[in-house]
Amino acid sequence: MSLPILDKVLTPAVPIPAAAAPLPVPVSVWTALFGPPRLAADELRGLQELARVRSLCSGACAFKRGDPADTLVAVLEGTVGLGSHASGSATAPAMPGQGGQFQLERAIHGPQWLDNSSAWLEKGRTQDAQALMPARLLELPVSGMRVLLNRHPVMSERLLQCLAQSVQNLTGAAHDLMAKDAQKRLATWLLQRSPASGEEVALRERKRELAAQLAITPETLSRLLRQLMSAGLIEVRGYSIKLLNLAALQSLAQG
Amino acid sequence: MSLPILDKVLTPAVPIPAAAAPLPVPVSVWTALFGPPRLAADELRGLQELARVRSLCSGACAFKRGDPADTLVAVLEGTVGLGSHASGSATAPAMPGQGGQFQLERAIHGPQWLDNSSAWLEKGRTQDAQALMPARLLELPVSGMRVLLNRHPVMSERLLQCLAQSVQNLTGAAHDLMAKDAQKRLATWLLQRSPASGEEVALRERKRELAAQLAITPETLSRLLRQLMSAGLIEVRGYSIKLLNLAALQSLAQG
DNA sequence: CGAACCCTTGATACGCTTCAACAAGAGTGG
DNA sequence: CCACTCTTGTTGAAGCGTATCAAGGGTTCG
Repeated sequence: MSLPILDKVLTPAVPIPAAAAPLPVPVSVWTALFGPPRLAADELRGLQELARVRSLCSGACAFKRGDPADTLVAVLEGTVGLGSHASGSATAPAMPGQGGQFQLERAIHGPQWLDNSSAWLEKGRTQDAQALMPARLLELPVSGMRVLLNRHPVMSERLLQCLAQSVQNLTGAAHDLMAKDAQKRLATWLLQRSPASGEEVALRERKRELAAQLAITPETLSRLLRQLMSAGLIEVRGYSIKLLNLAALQSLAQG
Repeated sequence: MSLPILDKVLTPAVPIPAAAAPLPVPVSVWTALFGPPRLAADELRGLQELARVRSLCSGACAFKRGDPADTLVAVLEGTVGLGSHASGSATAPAMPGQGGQFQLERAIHGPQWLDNSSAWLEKGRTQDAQALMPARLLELPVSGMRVLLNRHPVMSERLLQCLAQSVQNLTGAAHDLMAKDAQKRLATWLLQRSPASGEEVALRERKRELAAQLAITPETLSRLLRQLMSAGLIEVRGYSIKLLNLAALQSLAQG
C-alpha cells in the first residue's frame, strides 16, 4: 500500500523541435542548482539564454560513457540513474531501453546537477546516465558558460561551490564504502533523510534503487530492514519507514 | 632490498616564524596544481603573495575534522595521509603523533592538492590529515583567493578544472569500490601507475599504504600479489613490481 | 486468467577480515 | 660483536558479511 507514484506517466512523445524550447526554467531551479543566495537578474538571463531542455522517456539514455562532454547537465524533473552499462552482448540485445543490463550506482532526483564536472575537462563522460522515469534534462553548453563566467565572476564562485560540494559528497560516500558495513550505511542514510526532528521517512524510490545507492543487493537491504525492525529501531510499512529510536540509530551509524 | 627512502629525514625543527616564509614556491609546483598550461606572470605573483608554507614533521597533524577551513591546502613535498582518527580514547593517549589510531584512506604525494574543496563551503574540514613523513604544506587563504579570482577570470576556470578532476577521480574511486573486487582494483592500480609502455613499477609507498588506498588489509594485498605472481602476470621483488603481461592485467582490471 | 513486476525469505558460496604466529631487516645499547 | 626490540611483510586457520541462486507471495495490467 501507498506506493510512490512511479512509472505512471507514459512518455508524452511531444514532437517539440528539441532545440528551441521557449518555456522558461523557473528561478527555483536555478537556486537549487547554484545554492540558496538567489542569483542576480542578469545572471539568470544569461543562464536562461544558454539553457536547453531535453525530455527523456523512461529508460532513455541521457548520455553514455565516452560521449563528448560539451554541456553541464542537470535533472529538471524526474529521476536519472548514474552508473555503467554492463555491455550485455556486443551485437544487439535491443529490448525496451537500449543496450545491455544497466548497473545503477546513484540516482539523481528533482532539480539537481547530473554532471557538472566532465564538461570542464578534455575527456568525455565517464559514466552512463539513464532515465529511471520520464524526466526532463537541462543542458548548458560549456562554451557559453565560459563567456558567462567571465562576465559574472560571482557566478564563478557559485559553480566552484557546487563542485566543492560534489567533492565533499563523494568523499563522504567513498569513506562510507571503505569504513562502514551495510547496516551502518543504511542507518546513516535513514538519518540523513529523516525530517529534522525526524520520525517518518517516505521512500521516493524503489527499494532496489535504494539498495543500489547503498551498494548492496535488494536481498540484503530487505534482510537489514527486517533486522532493524525486529531490534525495535524502525517500523517498516511498505514504502514508509518510521524511525523509532533516533539515538540508537545514530550510535549505530557512527560507531 | 631497495626500500623506498622513507623515515630517513628527522624533523629539522627549524625555528622559522612560520608566517613569513620568503622562499619562493617554484613555478613547477603551481603548474602541477593548476594544470599544464603555465599560468601568466601576474597570476603567479598573486599566488606567490598569498602562499604560506608550513612544515610538518612525520606524524604531525595537518588538520582535523571540524577545523575551520579557511585555506586551500596542497602538499609541496613529502606525503600526507587523508583519513579519519578512530578516536582511540576520549581522554589522552598522547603518544608520539597525537590522538588515537589513524585510519588511512588516501595518500597524497609530492606537489598535489590536499584539500581544495572544504574552504569554499561554510563547513569545516570533513577529514583528518596527517603527515606520513616529513612534509611541507602550501596554504592559500580563501579570502585572498576570492580577490585573485575576481581579478583573473582565467584562473577561475583553472580551479574549476581542478575540482572537476577531483570529482572525476572520486567518482572513479567510488565506482571501483562498488563494482570491482580487490583483485580488479589492484590490477587497475598497477596499470595506472605503470610507465606508458610499461614494465616496471617502483613503489613509492609502504605496502600497507597501498593496501589502504585499495581499501583492503595488508594481508589481503600480500595474498593477491602472490596470486598474480604465481599466475605469471607480475614479478614482485621487494618494493619493485614488474608487469609481465599487460594484456592479461587489462582484461582482469576491466572484466 | 496469465504475465510481468517487486519484494521477501532461505540455503549456500565466496571474498575478505581478523587473529595469531613467524621471518627478515633496521636501529639501539650493552 | 651480539642480544634486544620495533617495524614490515608474509602465511595459515577461522569467522563474518554479502552476494548469489532459487523459490514463493503480493500487485498491477492486459
